[in-house]
Amino acid sequence: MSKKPADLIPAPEARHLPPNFITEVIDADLQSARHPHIVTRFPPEPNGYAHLGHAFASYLDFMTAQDYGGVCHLRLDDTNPEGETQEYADSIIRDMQWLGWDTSRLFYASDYYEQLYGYAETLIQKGLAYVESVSGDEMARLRGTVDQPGTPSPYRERGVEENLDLFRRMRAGEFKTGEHALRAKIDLASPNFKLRDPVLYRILHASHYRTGDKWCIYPMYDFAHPISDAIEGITHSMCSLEFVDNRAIYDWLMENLFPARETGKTPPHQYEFGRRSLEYTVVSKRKLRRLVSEGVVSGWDDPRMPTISAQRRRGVTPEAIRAFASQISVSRTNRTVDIAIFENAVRDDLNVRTPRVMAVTNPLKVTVLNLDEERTLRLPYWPPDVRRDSEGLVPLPSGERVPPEEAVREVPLTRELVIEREDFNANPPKGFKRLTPGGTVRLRGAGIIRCDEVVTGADGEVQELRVTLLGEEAKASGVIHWVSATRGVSAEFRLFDRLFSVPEPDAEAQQFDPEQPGHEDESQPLDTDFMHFLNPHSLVVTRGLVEPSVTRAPEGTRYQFERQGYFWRDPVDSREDALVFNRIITLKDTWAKRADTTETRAEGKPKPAAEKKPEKARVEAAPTRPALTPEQEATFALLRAKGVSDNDANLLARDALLATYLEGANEALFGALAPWVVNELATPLREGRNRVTPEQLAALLKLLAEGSISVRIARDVLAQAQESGEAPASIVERQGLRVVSDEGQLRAAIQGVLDANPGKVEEYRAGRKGLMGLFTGQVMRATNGKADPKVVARLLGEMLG
RNA sequence: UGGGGCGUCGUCUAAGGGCAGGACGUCAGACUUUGAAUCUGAUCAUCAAGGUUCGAAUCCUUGCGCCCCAGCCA
Repeated sequence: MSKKPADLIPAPEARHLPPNFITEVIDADLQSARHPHIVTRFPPEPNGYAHLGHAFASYLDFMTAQDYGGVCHLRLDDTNPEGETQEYADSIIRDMQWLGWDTSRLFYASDYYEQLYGYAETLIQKGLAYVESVSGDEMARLRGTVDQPGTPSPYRERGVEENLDLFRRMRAGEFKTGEHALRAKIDLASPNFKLRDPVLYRILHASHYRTGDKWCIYPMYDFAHPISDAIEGITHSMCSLEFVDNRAIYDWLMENLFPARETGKTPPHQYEFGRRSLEYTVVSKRKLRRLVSEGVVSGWDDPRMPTISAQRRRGVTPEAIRAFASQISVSRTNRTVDIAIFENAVRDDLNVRTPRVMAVTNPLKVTVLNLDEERTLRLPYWPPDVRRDSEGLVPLPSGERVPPEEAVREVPLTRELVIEREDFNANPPKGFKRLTPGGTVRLRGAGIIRCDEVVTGADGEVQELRVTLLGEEAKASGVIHWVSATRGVSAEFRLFDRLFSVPEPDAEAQQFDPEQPGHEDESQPLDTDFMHFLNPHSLVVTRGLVEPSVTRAPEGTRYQFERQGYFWRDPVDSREDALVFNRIITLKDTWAKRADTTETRAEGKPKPAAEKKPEKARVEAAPTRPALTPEQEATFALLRAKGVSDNDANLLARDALLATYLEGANEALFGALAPWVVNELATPLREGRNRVTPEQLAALLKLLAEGSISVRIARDVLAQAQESGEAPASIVERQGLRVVSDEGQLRAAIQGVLDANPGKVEEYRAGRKGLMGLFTGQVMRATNGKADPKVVARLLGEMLG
């Protein structure tokens, strides 16, 4: 029970989430026992359906907590009554459960309204908040601009009592919407706009989906969110990058309302991560709402939408979505992820969980001339590789696990069949492996047929194929799927494709901004709207046949229809007597891809090559430096005269802090000291934690000049000195540090390293010269950093031949 | 223009002074009664220029590029 916090740090192999910049912080916080355990939260606003972006963020929040044996709260961040509904809240909760998250810790920001109000009064009483009474427009004007500080409104200096009175009357409903607002009193001149007295509360006479008309003032995100975190005891609060600036308010509130010295608890802290968007889609709630409201899609759960509920209806599994979230990983950069990574996660998941059956989505009639009697085939549900890897039992569609040889279904083979229309071609392109007039092909599981006759209709369209079933000695290069025309079951197929025809509909839309006309294609309509890039073929509906076995499978069974893709019955529209199958995703199709690329190539559209950064020539090869003021110019000249390098002198001239430090030393030593001040001391100096005096530095460099220590040693010692405050030279003496350049000694050390890495030595000799760094590093380590690297490099070169 | 964040294969990411690694994609081959899966191999990257160092993706400097911030949205 009373585990030490540090014990909660999971071993690398026990983590679901690969180590990242956030887990690094958590590790440190646990190590130092800053927090006894980890509590995270996922705070969606219920003003739309959750989408893949939420899946990613929730994965991060829930999985991080799980990895550390902590908990994650699901918190509906419902502080804006406009647009928030119970339906959205319910859908988000359902989606989170479906993803597999433990939603037993369910919270609503709206449950904190009373507490939040109390904290607002506290702020007022501390003189840290005031009631603003100018209009919104006026407030925006007074906020200033990027190079103009804000100016205080006449109400900024209202007294505590007046503020309290006004705020209470705001709550009581004495004012109209927008008439007043509560603002934090922070800093109107801050370069961070978020700190220019942010609004904490606004008056809004609107009904809230949970609190009804109880409130007519509502807290803003910047106020409600940090306090909700503190109330719930959140330790690590993760949000996306656009909130970086808001962190200043977060910290301000923690400092003023939840300081550790009063609560005895480390307050929560905010960490930001990069958003992930996906190619060929949009994930802005506003835009998704528009797709729904304009009827471009049938609803939030239209299987082409990137929402969780749409993906669920489409047939994608939660495991696949989690695998995707894990694969795209977390970093501090906004990224647009290649759709192929998502598709791979979906296919990879379905490949091992779906039995194989046959269906024809676009039928072409085939009559087998030499087959009069119906036969019943017993065909395996699983391909050889899955059977092989199953180690014993494989599942039936019912879920029952049986030996592979029993995992079969009965497939009727009749005189009249259907095959896929595109599996027959009267004028086959080169490399076509399917059926052609007079050609042969294998019918999956049934044998090889030869096409003897092609029946064409008046319109020239192929109506029927008449074929002969051949013996097993016949040859065929291709295999196609089929279904009995008489025993197959009619079904509707919904073939989904990407909703947008371009990878980044948002970015593309901007390219056609009429304000900045593109210079590429005048014929393109000047449509700024992402809607312009909708893929007209994102939904294709066909009728065809499925083999009868699938009607006996439980609902929710996912299949691979061989050679076509993964399908399942649409959970909304499919009925027993009117089957509707959603295509979850196609199989990878290198044949179609080949046809595709040769086609575009023929049209002469060599996509990437042309974009070769033409005008960005190497004109400004010379390093450009900011111009020096006359004063700096003088310093520069002086330093140059004292033997300081051009580069260092320039930097020192512009950085008074560093120059002042250097001036504390003997002028004769400027040349020697300058590079060390610039490269080693600059950071500690700027951060105000430098503990090495110019004299001490000079003393150390004297040892270096004498050749008794190496640069490496000097640098290490300097770092130690910054930590301990001890004089570097005395550290050298106390630790007996002395450069080792004795060849015999070094040869022995090198030989040791070489002997320990025979494989690497071989690789090096085979030409992998990059390994030199590895060897050098190991020798340095073996000698505790004392070896003279220059000598080591020379000897290493010799000894490795 | 002020402040902030960020730049590593085509895409996502690892290495935080010492082997630029992995995944996806792509290409080639093997296997194949799914043009799938599987297996093998290959291709491919540190934004740029200077500096420090035996050694820089990593530290220092300058430049370039992208993103966010002036809602009483979140």
